[in-house]
Amino acid sequence: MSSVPSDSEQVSLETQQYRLFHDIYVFLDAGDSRALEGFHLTPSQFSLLMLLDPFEGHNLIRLAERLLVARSTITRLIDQLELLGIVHRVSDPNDRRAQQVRLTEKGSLIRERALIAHERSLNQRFGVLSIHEQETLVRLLKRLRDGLIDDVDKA
Amino acid sequence: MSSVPSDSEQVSLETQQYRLFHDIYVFLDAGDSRALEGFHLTPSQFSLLMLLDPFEGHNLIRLAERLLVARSTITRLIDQLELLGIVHRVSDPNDRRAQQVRLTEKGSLIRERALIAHERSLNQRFGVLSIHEQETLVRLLKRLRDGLIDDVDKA
DNA sequence: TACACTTTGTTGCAAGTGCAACAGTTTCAG
DNA sequence: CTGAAACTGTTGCACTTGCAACAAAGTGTA
Repeated sequence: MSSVPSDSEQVSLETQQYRLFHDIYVFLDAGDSRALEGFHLTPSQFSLLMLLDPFEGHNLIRLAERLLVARSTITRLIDQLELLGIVHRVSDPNDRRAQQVRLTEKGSLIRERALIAHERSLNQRFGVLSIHEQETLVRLLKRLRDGLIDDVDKA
Repeated sequence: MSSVPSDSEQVSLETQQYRLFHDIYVFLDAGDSRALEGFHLTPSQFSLLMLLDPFEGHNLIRLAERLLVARSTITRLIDQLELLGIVHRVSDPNDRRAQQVRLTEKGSLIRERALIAHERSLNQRFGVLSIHEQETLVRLLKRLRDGLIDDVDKA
C-alpha cells in the first residue's frame, strides 16, 4: 500500500536522509492520528497538551516557542482545548497582558490517559529498533537538531 | 533564538525521538525555504520538481504516492509549476484518463540549478555529522521508516 | 514624568492540504 | 458483449497554519 518506491536511484547520502526525515514525519503523524482517535484529539492538540503541567500555568508564547509554531496557532489550539473543557485561561496577576493556561481537572485526566496510550503506541512503533539503536539514534538526532538550529539562527 | 528549551525533564526514549523528529522536520523545512528562495520555489514545489526526470513523463498518482500527499495536492502543485512554465501536461496515449507531466526545457534548467543549490545546502546542514555517522543514521532511519510503514499498513 | 519601543495575545487574510464527490476511462467477471 | 467495479485526475469544501496588523500593557530612556 504505502509504497515509498524502492530507493533504486543513485542519490546522495544527504538526500537520502532528507527524504527519510520527510517520510518518517508523515508516517509518525499518521500513527499518532490513529493512536489518538479514541480521545478525539488531533496530533496538534495532543502535542500541545503534552507540554501542559497539571500543576502549573503556562504562558502562550513560551508554548509557541516550544512547539515551533506561530503564536496565533497556539491561540487557536488553546481555543479548541478550552471548548473541549480541557484547559482554561487565567489572567496573569503579574502581567496584565499575559494569560496563564491551566489544565482543568477533566483535562488532567484526559492528558494522563492520552499520554499513556500515546507512549504505548510509540513504544510499539519504535520497537523495530533495539534500545541500543534508539540511544544511538537519539544521540545523532540531537547533534543534528542543534546543528540545524545554529544554521537557522545564522540566517 | 530558536531555543527548543533544554530537554531537562525526564521523558522516555521514544518521546525524545518523537520530539526530535518533529523539531528536525521543522528546521529542515526552514532551511529549505532559505536555500530555495533564489529560485522562487516553495519546499513543496521543489520536492515535487526533484522527482521529475528530464527525459520522462510522469503519472500524477505515482507522484502523489511518492511524496505521500493527496492526489489533489499534486494536481495543484503541477498547476503551479505549469503556470511558472516549468512543466506541461501531455495526455497519455495509452490511457485517456491519464496525464503525463513533463519538464519543459526551462524547467529542466531550473531543476538542475535548484538541485545543485539544495544539495550544497543540505551538505552544509548535515555537516555536523561525519560521513560515518550519516551512514549509521541512514541505516537506522530506513529500518524505522520500513517499520512505520508496516505499522500504518496494518491499520 | 513622558514618549518611544517592546511584549503579549488576538484577529483577518491568504495559502496549503486532505477528503469526498464527480466525470470520464478502463478493466474484468459472467 | 455488457454491466459493475476500479482507476485517473479535478473540483468544492473545510480545516490548519503563518504572517502582518492591531490593542493593551509593560519597559526604559531622556
